[in-house]
Amino acid sequence: MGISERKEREKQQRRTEIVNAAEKVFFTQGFKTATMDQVAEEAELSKGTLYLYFKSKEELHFAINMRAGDIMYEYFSKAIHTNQNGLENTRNIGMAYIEFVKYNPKYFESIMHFQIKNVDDFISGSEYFKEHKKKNPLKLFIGVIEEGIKDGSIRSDIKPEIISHTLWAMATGVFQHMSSKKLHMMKHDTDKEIDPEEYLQSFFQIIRNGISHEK
Amino acid sequence: MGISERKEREKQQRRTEIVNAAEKVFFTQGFKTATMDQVAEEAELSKGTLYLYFKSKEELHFAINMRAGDIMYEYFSKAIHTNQNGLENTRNIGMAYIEFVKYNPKYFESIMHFQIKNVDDFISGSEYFKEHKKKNPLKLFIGVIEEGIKDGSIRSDIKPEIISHTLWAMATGVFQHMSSKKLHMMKHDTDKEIDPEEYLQSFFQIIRNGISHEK
DNA sequence: ACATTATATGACCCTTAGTTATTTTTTATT
DNA sequence: AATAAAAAATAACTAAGGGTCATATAATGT
Repeated sequence: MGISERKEREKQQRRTEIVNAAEKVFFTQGFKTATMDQVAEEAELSKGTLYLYFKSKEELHFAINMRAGDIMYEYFSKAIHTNQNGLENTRNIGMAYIEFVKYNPKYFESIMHFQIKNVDDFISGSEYFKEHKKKNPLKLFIGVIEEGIKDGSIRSDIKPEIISHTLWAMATGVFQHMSSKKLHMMKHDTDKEIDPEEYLQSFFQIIRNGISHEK
Repeated sequence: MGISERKEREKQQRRTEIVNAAEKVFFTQGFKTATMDQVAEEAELSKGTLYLYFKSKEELHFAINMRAGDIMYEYFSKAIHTNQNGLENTRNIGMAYIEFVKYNPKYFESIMHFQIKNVDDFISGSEYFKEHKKKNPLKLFIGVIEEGIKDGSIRSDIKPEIISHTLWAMATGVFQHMSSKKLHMMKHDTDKEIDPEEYLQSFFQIIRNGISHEK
């Protein structure tokens, strides 16, 4: 009896359509000012139906955040090259992160939004999110660090999970800082007090060598 | 005619009282769930009066954020010792930042909240905020870095403003990451996957030496 | 004593997230 | 094919809270 399977598929489909609509509305209007009625209109559904699929506006936002994670994961996967060592691949991931932020500023905004919050409640509260946990960019990154420790390109005195978490947080902090200061990582607004190009270079340099003078 | 001066003082006083009340309410209820009526009640004023002093709930929140900046500034000032070099003082500031987050988690939350947003509109929109710009922790930090470059303890190939901005963003990213994951920098919750102690140590080590294996 | 200005009030408006009684559509049963 | 049962969708409704405004009170100036 393939009916329940088909129904499940259709349910998934609706969910996706709703997230599509929400994305459009949230990204153009901004999450705070966007209304659920607007999302309903865009999705060509009634507002009540939205709440059949998502518990709240925030949960709908979180669904977009999950997408952001997936897209970031794709950027990272493509950036990792098996013929390069761990340190090189760390830089590759860094560059991939930059590209992601550059071309998906709205998705990054969503990531920033949930960076602050404790997200566990969302995930544990919804079956959909629980099984979606797979594509974790951070996990990918931990792998690269482990690789780097093995091949000798990355220091071995700190646990790989700790290194990757730290670098991850650092990178997010830097991009956040840039993004909130509207240093768009784009060429055309160099008339700011901080040159984004220089800023990023500094980030990479510090990561590599630390701030100590001694070589 | 000292009347206008006294009136200005009283106005300032009211403002402060309102911020006190808002702080109490926001910090106990959380900013989102707290209501302006609650703040009015706490301040023993009518809601309308609040809007005579602050344009919006968000601006009131921002006033708290300014306080957070002041308090952080105090932590930093006390941490800097003129008999130590720039690199040592950088670490001192790092430790001070940790202390600040540890003992003022709510203020730090406020800082995180505005870290994401573009804050320029707030400042330019209010005379009060414009003149309050003085106590900037970041400025203090830039001075320390400059000192470090002069005394030879910090690398000189990156501009001091860039270094400090980068480290600043990195640190904020790390503390944010810890805070959102509820790794409270406190001893008593070590049963997490990441040990906060280890995390912070890693942060300092990476800052010092970079991730490269070569010494 | 009176006029004028500054400050404070609280009832009111309006938007919007979320709910629920009702209807429509789909599936199962006879 | 007709009907019962279940699932999905609707739209009118509610509640809450941010922000406003006509009105009142207090302080200052003349």
